[in-house]
Order: sequence, then structure tokens, then C-alpha cells
Amino acid sequence: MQIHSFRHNYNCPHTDDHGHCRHGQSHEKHQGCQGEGKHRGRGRGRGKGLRRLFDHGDLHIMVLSLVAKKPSYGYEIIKHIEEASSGLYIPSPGVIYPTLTLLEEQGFLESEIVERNRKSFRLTAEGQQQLDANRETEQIIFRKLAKARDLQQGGNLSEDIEMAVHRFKALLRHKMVLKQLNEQQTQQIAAIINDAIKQIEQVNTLLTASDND
DNA sequence: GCTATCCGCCGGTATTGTCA
DNA sequence: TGACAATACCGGCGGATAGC
Repeated sequence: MQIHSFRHNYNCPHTDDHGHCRHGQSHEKHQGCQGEGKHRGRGRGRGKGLRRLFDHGDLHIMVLSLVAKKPSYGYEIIKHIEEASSGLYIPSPGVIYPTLTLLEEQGFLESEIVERNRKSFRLTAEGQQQLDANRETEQIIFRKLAKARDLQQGGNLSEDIEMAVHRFKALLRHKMVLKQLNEQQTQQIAAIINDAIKQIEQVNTLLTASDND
């Protein structure tokens, strides 16, 4: 990955020499960085669904790629990504806008104010070079999105897995509470579970390998 | 080598501002 | 007034490092 990972810098006084915000040290102290002491954001952790569809920097490439196709503003980019993943992944504004600002600061994008005071971004020559240098990453990202679409269209697979796990837990708990298992049965069950784990790991390995293609 | 802790970073939600 | 656009704050993951 050639794009450097800079910290979002909201003119925060808790930034270090590299512009990194030291939120990690104490979020309590950090509250009210913008002065005024006025409560603004009330972020409460991660939402449901896919937590991180993109790896480090992937989102930057995705944004560059979308803007290369058509100059867009922030909200439009969010919608494009949502459509591309069939609604499975919707990047939040807190991700998109700092990313756009960062890419502009790096010289990969340039902006102009258009109708309704929207900030429309388009790719610069540097941005095009950056995108060309990361074509492989771009391909991987679009494959991930295609896979997300397939999952979305192929029914709720994770729900099936959850139900199976639930039944499995209930079965074991029932047997164990009633102390109906002898040593031989216990070993048999352990062998079945280990076998299942191996098979699941094999499936996972295949998926990971196809991701890296 | 293993475990615990620190802290940088990503990305989520809440909120505010703007405009038709 | 509601939808869109942008900003601010903060939770959690994971790499780096320290302590054992």
C-alpha cells in the first residue's frame, strides 16, 4: 500500500508532532477538543453488519477510483459504495469526509464548490498516478464488493450458521447438565467437534486464498 | 516465549448547518 | 420541515513494547 495513513486532523490540540491525535491516551480528557465544551458527537461503538469491509488504505483507493470515473461530492460517494455492495456496506460520513480532505491535502484530489454549496472532488494527475500504482488493490476491492453482493443475494447464510451453533450449544448443555455422557461418549463428541473445526478451517482457508488472488 | 498494557488509527454514531 | 452535507467525538482493534 503506497498511500500513507495519516491521522484525521480536526485541528485537535492533542495532536503529536506528526499530526496524530492522541485520543488513545484518554478519551475523557479529549472531550471538548473543539473548545466550547459543547457536546457534539455521541459515537457509541460499531454498528451492526460488516465492521470493516476494507483493509487499511483500501477505502482511499476506492474513493480515488470512484472519483476517477466521475467527479463526485461526499454524499454521492457514500451512495456509490452503498450501491456497489448492494447496501451491505455503507461507509459513514465520518469516514468519507476526512478521507476526502486527506486525499486533497495529499494532492490526489482537488475540490471545487458547485451548486448548493457542495464540495465536488475530482482526480488530479498525482491522484491518477496513485491509482495506477494501486490497480491491483483496486481490483481486489471490487472483487470484495462483488462477493458482498453475492452474499447479499444468496440469502442469509450467517443466520443459518447462528441457528446451527445455537442448536449445538443447547444439545451439549442439555446432555452435560443431565450428566448423561460417559467417558467414551465425551471422547466421541470431542472428536466430532475437532473434525468439524478442521473442515471449517479448510473452507476459511479457501476463502482467504481466493481473496488474495 | 507469553502476557499485559499502551496508544495510533480507523470508522462508527450523533449532531449541526444549509438549502429547497 | 425534511433531506442532504459536513463536522465532532469516541469505541474498539491490533501492532508495538514492556515486564515476567
